[in-house]
Amino acid sequence: TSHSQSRHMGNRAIPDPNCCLGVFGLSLYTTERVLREVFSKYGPIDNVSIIYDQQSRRSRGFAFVYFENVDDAKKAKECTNGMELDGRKIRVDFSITKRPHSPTPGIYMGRPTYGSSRRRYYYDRGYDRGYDDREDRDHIYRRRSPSPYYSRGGYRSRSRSRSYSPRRY
DNA sequence: GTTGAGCGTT
Repeated sequence: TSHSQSRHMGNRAIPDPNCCLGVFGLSLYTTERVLREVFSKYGPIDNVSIIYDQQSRRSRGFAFVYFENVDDAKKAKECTNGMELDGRKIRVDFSITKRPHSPTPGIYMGRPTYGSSRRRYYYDRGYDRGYDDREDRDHIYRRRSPSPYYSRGGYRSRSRSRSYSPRRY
């Protein structure tokens, strides 16, 4: 098929070989540096990125390694899958997704206010996410701007000047 | 060094 397998099979599909490797089961203490050191033995690396939790700032335990050539990626995958790194057996596979999701576009995701009555069913992110993402359309109708009053007057200095607490002199 | 499958929204 001309389409990627994973497009029709979701995340559990067998990923086709590509330049991007997903590395899973990482120790939380493994750095991108180490990953680059390990993987660059199989060919030139474009980039390495560990995925961090946004709140805790900790590693989520997986990363993506971008090779310049697929063949190197293949070799690397074979050689590094199951290898131990910082005390953890890592799993490495060809990545399903190719890139981080773009931040939610602020504009124009759904409901045209005017113009074409027929809109494309898929939102074009400008890259291949690698699998069917129609469910993401849910976000389309949830893009209401937050109420302007929500953060109005939220500065403490203000409410402090009108403090309820008694003066202490 | 919190006990873990996981495909990412700097």
